Amino acid sequence: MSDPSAEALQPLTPDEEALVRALGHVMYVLPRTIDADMVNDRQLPLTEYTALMNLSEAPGRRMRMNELASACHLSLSGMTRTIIRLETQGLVKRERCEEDARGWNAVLTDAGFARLEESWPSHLAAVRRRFLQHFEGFDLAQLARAFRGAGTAETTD
Amino acid sequence: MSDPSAEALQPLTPDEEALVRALGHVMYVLPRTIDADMVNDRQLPLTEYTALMNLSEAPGRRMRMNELASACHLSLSGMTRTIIRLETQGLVKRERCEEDARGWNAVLTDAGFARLEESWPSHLAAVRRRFLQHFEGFDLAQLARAFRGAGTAETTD
DNA sequence: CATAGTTGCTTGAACGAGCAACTGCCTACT
DNA sequence: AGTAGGCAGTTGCTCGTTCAAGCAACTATG
Repeated sequence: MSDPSAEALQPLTPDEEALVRALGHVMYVLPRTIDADMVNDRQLPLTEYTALMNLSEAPGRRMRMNELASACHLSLSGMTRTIIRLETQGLVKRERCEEDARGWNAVLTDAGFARLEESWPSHLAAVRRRFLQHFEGFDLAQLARAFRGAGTAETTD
Repeated sequence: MSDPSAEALQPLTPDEEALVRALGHVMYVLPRTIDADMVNDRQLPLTEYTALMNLSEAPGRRMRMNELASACHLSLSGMTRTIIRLETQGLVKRERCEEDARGWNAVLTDAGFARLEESWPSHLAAVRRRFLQHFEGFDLAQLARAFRGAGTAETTD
């Protein structure tokens, strides 16, 4: 980064420029829109939904805080605070980790699972309407690969 | 949203699912990465860069707060605070709007313009490395159209 | 076995966003 | 003219981030 080579400095072509401008929609408006849809619909914010969803898919419906934080693209401290909110709602409980007593597991409760089942149609509908619908006709697998790469450098440096 | 029709509720295909999971990278890690690159490189956060850039392209290098906020995909209140930060750095100044005394114009100063010129290579490099590079081989214009649509519903409702 | 260093998580502070409530100016209608 | 309502912008509170500090438990070394 501190040595932006000549090659990297080529100005954007019009198509690239248009894409970069459009990127703002995906980075900024899309997450807010999905979150707002879910809050309006079922009162479960996207962050909390994502946490519950990841837990529901984990073996034993439990995960270490670290793991869960990175699965949710959240910082560890953000995860701690999210789990506290979910715990006070009874949707999650915390248990000391068996094999490493420093660690904690967040465990999905039955109430949490029920809440998730109640919310997923809302999430699914939001994702379809706000996101997938706009990518009909694309090679989704190729697109997924590109999305997964975004935010990384991945090349020789 | 409150009436998720049967059609919207079809579960995701594996490709769709993969794409939705990958979306997290674009929504959460990409903006942080670009911002971090720019902060490390030239000490100008992405939000402030975007504001200066939009101002520099506007006639008279000035814009109403409203306009600027939506160009930057920022809420109006977020814009207010961003402009305050930029103002204390002397990169922008505020002037009452001639034709409507409710309004304010944010005006790019010469110092602001200089700061922008100093920063754009860093921004360009970050955007190429972290984003565009991963979309080689795509139809960029088509992609831009899809990105622009994301976050909206755009259909009959 | 003791002690030093490391790791997992929590907590606090400072900061950047968002939304919602508020202020102040404009406009339009009676 | 006067008043009702709407739009522009700012401010208060919540949530998330980073960074730093702290504690408890693990590991490795003497």
